[in-house]
Amino acid sequence: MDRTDISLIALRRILRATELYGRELAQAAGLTAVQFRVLQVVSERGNCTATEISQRMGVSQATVTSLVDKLVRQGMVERQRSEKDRRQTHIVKTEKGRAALARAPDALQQRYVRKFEALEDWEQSMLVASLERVASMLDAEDIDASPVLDTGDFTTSAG
Amino acid sequence: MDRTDISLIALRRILRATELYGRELAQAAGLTAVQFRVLQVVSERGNCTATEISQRMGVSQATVTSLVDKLVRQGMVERQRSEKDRRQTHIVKTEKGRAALARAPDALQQRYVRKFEALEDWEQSMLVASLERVASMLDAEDIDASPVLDTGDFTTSAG
DNA sequence: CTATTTTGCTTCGACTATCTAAGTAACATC
DNA sequence: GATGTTACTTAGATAGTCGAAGCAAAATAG
Repeated sequence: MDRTDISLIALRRILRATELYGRELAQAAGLTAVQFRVLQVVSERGNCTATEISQRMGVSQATVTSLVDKLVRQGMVERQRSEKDRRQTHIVKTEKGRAALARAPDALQQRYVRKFEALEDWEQSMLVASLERVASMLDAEDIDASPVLDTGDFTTSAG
Repeated sequence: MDRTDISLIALRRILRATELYGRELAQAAGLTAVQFRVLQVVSERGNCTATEISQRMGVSQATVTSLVDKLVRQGMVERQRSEKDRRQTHIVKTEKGRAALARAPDALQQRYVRKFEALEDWEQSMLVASLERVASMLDAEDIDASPVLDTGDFTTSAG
């Protein structure tokens, strides 16, 4: 097996680890993976609109509406009509939402961070360079990613 | 921003690129991402049982049954009762299933492979070492991954 | 060699996620 | 102030998912 295949296998392992992790993460918070991801996005932004969420997650506005409905019903977030542009709705996390995020055992990310930070300086540099290289090879340039390791639910393309 | 964050962002870009890619891939084959993943698993194994598929995909047997039902209805796979153990059902791809897989434009993987193979020897080595390192940091050791770059649908944990 | 347990799969019922299309309200423009 | 655009919601449809319950075949116990 050549190096290309080996690298693909390693990539796939990474994807799979994060996939399975995403599910556990959400379950522990009492949410589904996708709902949890919405909560994360809201939390990162502090305050964001449905459109922002839909763009970041790569789903339609309608889907965001339904996800936010569920989070509202569970008291995790609130809708607030924007004062500046009354078409917009700001989604903000509640105290309960904040707690759910805090409670989520981000075991995978923590393990990763711990191990990463234990590496030698040169190895950290190598990993950063390699990951960025791979990311650009996959042509993910546009992506406005944040340092939250979560699959964002690599989900079913139903509909 | 420190290197840990930078590496997490790069990872997230990688995840997101493959996620979006997985959807396109499946759509081009006229299937959903999850159905496509089942077809891939069947194809890799040549011939496999529902339990094997459910384990590899990390979903329940019930889910596999419903997915296989859909693929059977579309003529992509067939069920064959095992001779050795008549409880088991082997899922095998049909000619149509094989064609669907072949037709899928694995653009992302091809781009990756092309770029990877264009790299200098030392850089290939570095990437392989780094990816394997990251995979092991995420503790994905058990995973029996194959060199198919696809998210396997990082899906919704509903239910 | 029957009775019991385990295994492999399917069925059932319920829920989430997702989409498109259509609807409503607010802003923008001319 | 009519027309268009933007932001979001609603409605209706389909896919994916699970747990529990069912059924048939194999394995195990006595």
